[in-house]
Amino acid sequence: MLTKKRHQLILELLAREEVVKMQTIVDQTGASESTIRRDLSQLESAGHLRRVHGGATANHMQIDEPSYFEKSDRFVEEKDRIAQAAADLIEDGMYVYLDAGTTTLAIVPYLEQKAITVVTNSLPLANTLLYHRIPTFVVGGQLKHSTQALVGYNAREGMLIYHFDVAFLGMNGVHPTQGFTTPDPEEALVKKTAIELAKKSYVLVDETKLDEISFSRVASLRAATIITMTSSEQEAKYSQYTEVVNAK
Amino acid sequence: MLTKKRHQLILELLAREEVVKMQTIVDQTGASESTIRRDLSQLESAGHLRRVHGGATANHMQIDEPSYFEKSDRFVEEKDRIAQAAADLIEDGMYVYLDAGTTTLAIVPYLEQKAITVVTNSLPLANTLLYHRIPTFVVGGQLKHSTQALVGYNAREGMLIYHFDVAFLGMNGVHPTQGFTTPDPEEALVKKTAIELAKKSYVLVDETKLDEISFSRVASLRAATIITMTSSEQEAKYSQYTEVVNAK
DNA sequence: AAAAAATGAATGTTTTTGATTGATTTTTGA
DNA sequence: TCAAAAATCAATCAAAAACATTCATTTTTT
Repeated sequence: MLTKKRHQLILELLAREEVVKMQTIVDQTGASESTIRRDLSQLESAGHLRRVHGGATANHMQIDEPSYFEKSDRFVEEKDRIAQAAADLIEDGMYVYLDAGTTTLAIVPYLEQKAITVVTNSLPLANTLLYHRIPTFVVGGQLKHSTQALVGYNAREGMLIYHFDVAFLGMNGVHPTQGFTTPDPEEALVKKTAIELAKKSYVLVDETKLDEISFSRVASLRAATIITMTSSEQEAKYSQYTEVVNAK
Repeated sequence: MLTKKRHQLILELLAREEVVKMQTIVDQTGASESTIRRDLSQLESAGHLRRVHGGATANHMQIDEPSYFEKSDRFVEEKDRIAQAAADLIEDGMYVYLDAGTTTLAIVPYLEQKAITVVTNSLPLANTLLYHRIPTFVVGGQLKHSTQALVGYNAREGMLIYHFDVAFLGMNGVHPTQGFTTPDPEEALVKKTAIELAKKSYVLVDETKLDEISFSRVASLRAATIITMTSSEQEAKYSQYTEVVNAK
């Protein structure tokens, strides 16, 4: 079977099924596993699908899909340490902005004993904050499917009425010269606004985000302190540009 | 079964059932208990659900609703009929406001095939709309614990930038002379604003709300059409004051 | 026919899985 | 109300499945 034909077949399967197992494709095409792997990684880099362990899943042409890629169990402990370091910076009476993201989500359990008010643009955060009975305001705006966050112009407008003692943000890329970046421009706008409105901002990232550059620029490194967990070399490198908290 | 497929299945179960037992998921997926535990904790840390002893709950479940299982089928069915009658009034291209409440929540499944944009002030609604992939805007504001709705002055301000073809509201009291009423003044403000901004408004209530008066006045009966399920006598009585849709 | 590209088998590595353990929580029954 | 019993849980570990990579072989292109 021709390469082109295989690719077509794979995409057809995905159009019908949303997720397809490797074995299914092997059976349907009669090609070897190696070949199908090659096909999948080609189709992935062309943006036609997303590989997952055991097969592939349809790509709804989203710019990003952090929800499924972020949360392999491996980084759970790292996230938690970073979250804890962030929570330690929060004091009673503060007005706190919490951005959407799994790392910021991990902060919430540590906030339960603090007398604070939180503002967020994230639905999962809002749900969790509610559950932990923390006084919360939600930023209005357009609900983005992939991140469950409220973004866009309306979100920015809705934020402008608040001021924060401190803001905690997730980020997809952190780079010495390119600064903080994230895939979706509308999300970048919200993050940028949060930084503008906060007396002090922190960006929470696991090690994999360092030296990465994503599509939309949010701010230069100067604009926020980085909280992460990384090697002393990386820490030293980034310390030249901004304050770094290494949650070791 | 692939990890992603399992995750999808779990979220699907939760979208239908609000609460799902570990054993149910194990049976449906054929995976081991260990694997499902891992799935649940991953989905939880991504903010898609909340784990509870014995299984998981949708994070749009009302916190103060311990009697969820005890609700009589009759009541659920009544809500559903009312919701369906409401959904029938929605046409492609409309901008729709959905107020917080269990009856308005019941509308969402019927919206899946419609090309509409929804604005809501309810977290549970937002979560459900997200799941059904319906374009959604969320009104900002203060998060009220008991109803999981966004209320208050900020919510009103956030709404004023929108205009609706149609608004669907829950209500606690409906009375011939006292009009539409609800316990919380801040919530009343939001409902009132929605009515102001909509070309046409509907109030969805089960029979028990008729002839009731609650603390805060929202509007007179004239301001909205009532959708309910009641006796012909009650229907005739309320028809003197405003339009009534009896979802029988 | 030679060069380039694609293939499939083999390799060692990483990820996922399910069983087992002992700890924790909930339920039961006095 | 309390303590025992049952159910559920988190943590650990070895087996299994899936993975990327390499390399010799086959197919296609020039």
